[in-house]
Amino acid sequence: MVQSATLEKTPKRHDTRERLLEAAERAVLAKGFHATSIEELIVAVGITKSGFFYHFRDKNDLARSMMQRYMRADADVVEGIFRRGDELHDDPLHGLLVGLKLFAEMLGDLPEHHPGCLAASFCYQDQLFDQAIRDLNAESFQFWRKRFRSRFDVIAKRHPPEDAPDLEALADMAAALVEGGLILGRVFQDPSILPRQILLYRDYIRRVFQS
Amino acid sequence: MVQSATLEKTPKRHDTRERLLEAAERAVLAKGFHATSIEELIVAVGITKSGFFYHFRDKNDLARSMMQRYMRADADVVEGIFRRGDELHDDPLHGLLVGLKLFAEMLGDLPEHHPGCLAASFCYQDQLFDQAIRDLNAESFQFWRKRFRSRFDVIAKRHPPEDAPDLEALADMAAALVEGGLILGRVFQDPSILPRQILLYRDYIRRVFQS
DNA sequence: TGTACATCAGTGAACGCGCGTTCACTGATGTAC
DNA sequence: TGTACATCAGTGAACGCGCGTTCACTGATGTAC
Repeated sequence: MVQSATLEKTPKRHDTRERLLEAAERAVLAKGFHATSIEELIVAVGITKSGFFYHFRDKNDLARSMMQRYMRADADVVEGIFRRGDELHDDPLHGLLVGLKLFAEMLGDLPEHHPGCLAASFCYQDQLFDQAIRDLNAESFQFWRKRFRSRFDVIAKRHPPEDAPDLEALADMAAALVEGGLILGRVFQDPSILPRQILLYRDYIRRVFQS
Repeated sequence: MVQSATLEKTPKRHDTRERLLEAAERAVLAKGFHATSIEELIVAVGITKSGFFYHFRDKNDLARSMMQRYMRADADVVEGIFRRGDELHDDPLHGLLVGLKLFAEMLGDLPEHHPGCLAASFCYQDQLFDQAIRDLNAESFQFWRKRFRSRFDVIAKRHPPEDAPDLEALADMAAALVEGGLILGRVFQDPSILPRQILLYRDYIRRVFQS
């Protein structure tokens, strides 16, 4: 009791907004944005309804803030794929292959089941949001596309493939397999599905450029 | 005017339920299940609210019926991939490759932008539904998995691959790329993304078994 | 061929509950002089 | 070091609207005899 009291005291002060966003993300990934009520968020965080409206102008403002928060974390994931692999390898192909392997391992080691992708959830409810939020969503996927696409261009120079496939599609395939893997992992309640899709993606890239 | 009147008259009688399901699917894919109101559906179809409750016991019954309807159409798609390719080829690998090519072409030829996958939408809102509906959802993906998995076993016997990847994951990759491709196609508003992902999948399968 | 009854495909009015939002107010903390 | 004021992070009560659901009823069509 004393422990939890002291543990609670430090974060309780200033991060109510962050805790609201965290509770909102969990709830939205479970039942969608419209079905997530402000009421349940303030109960989870322990403030009153008016307290919520101190932090967010309205519910749309909450959605925008959620998306921005998610995009930051998402960009860190992509950067991690490239950075950590390249620290170990000079070759752009092998750096990427190592990065994807580390990414798959990270996904497999998650303590709980991966809760899903906010961008996917929002995209299947996009009529609830204004254009600004839809633009943010497109931006988050454009980041994946550009990062992988430019890497494939570099790799193709060093390892010119014979019979190369559509490289833009190959770049989009990363995000597509993450999204698809998350959905299958959720539906089957099997956390191994997503990392295995990533390893297939890695295998495909290897076959394309190491022919 | 006369044309449309006669065209409307025949279907108007008995298919109110079907038209409710169609309107519901369109609305749910645009804003999610909870944000889709019974009110907007009856306006779209032209009946009163009580008329809705003649066709469905409650809103959860609507969801279950939507899922069942979607699964039937979805199973037809999968069967189409295998049947039409196999009509042209005896070899199980080339039959599948042809089927995937036809599938990609069909997706590219859709008049409007593909509206999305109801199973994906439901999976990201599954806390709204009871276990029966979640089970239906898993069943629909299991159908993809089993159909592709058993085909890969047959192909592997005729074309034993050296260095074969995880074949169950390769089977799941079909559904994963469809789901991911739909999401990217939606976010970027680019209908060419999904068919191009299918062609990459086809290319990957070719590389695996034609090594 | 006509009548009695059952089923189909709805109508119309009413309900209570929960939701997002507003508004006036407040105690604690930070800053200027 | 003390006082005045501003900002921060909320509280509490009230609002109106839309939602899903219920219930008694109805006109048209189908079926049995």
